[in-house]
Amino acid sequence: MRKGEHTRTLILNEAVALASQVGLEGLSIGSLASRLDLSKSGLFAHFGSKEDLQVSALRQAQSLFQQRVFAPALKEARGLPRLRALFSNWLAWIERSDDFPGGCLILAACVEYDDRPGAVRNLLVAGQRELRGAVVKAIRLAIEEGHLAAGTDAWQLGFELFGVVLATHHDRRLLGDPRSLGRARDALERLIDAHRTTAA
Amino acid sequence: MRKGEHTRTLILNEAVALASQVGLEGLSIGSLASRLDLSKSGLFAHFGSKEDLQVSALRQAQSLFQQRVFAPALKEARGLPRLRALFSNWLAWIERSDDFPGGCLILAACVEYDDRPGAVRNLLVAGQRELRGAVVKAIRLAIEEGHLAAGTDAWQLGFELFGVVLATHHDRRLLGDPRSLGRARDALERLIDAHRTTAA
DNA sequence: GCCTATAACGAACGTTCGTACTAATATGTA
DNA sequence: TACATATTAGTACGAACGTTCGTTATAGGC
Repeated sequence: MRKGEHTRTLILNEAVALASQVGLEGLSIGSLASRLDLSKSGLFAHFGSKEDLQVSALRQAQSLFQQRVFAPALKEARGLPRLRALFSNWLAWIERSDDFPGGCLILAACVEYDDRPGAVRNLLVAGQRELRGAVVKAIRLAIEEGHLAAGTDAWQLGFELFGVVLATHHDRRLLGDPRSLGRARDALERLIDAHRTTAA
Repeated sequence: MRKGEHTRTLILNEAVALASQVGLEGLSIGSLASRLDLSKSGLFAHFGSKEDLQVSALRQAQSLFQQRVFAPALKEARGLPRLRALFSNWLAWIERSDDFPGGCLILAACVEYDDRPGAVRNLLVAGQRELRGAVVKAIRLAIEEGHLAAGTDAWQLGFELFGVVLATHHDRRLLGDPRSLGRARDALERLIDAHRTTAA
């Protein structure tokens, strides 16, 4: 009862790491088992199917994102401090490579499953909607706090913020451009400045 | 001599379409052959290896991008008109689904190969660097023409423009949000306004 | 209409895929 | 310690993978 949970977690962590490199679809049970010195059947017994493994791995990644990016940001004061923390944690999440040697698994899955119906896609879409909603909520709080102008379109700003994150991921991981992080920070400040209240 | 080229083009077009849905790595010779009513070996004979097929398919997609997005934009006048045309064509490229039923193959490959060394990645990186360079050049021309402020950081603006495109692709394809195109256009105009010369 | 280069075929290679069984082992508890 | 159960290993499966082979059909130039 206890041991199973433990190895299952071990499996999922390795699955997340491997899938970040080869994708959730490229993830194979055989290679994952050999990486963990487990038999293929022994590993498979923890999941009912490969799709279940994929869903579990994605859920693990989402949970990690929640606790690494979102949870710490919620400790910051409402408004711009929290929004800045959220963004900063997000960039650090992209930069860190201990959990995802092949880049953020969630972003990779977004492209891999944008046209592949199934349980993985459903979970992914739900997570992305929730994420965007949370970003928009943080922006709305910044408006309420008077840090951003009252006329600010929160969804539009959330959209553009997300774009900056995506571009950072692209330039950093594919092009290997170290300046991307600085560009991202500059872009955020420019976005904030553009929507700042004259009072602040 | 003639026939071979013809079927090779047919194969590549179908390969691009299929790879846009399952990825260049998920592309399999068997399924591609059956889609074209060809034998697996007959199709394989056109390429020396699967990697060659992948590289050829990517090159085909890049060539299509060049002629659909870039070439028409070059006919516009230097400066903002050309930059706007470039951006507009790019959005249309993302939106159109006749060539890529599964979304832009190039963007998909960017995520799929950001950590997968080889010929595909090399070609991809070269293409992305060239693309970004061309965007930056268009921005520089807009500065020279006096449409954008002299102090404008062309690389920074190119970075942010690319982010808007990525966010549009994400919201449109994964979340199915029809408002993403309008958001993209608004974001472009805001970016232009922020860097516009006071004279213009 | 022949002749040769090209193009496509069908079969088979060894490997790996996901999954289904059963047997053995480890674990937690009485 | 012994039992019950949860966890792993082992084996096998049909299918699909990329690739190679030898052969057949077909195309274009004389």
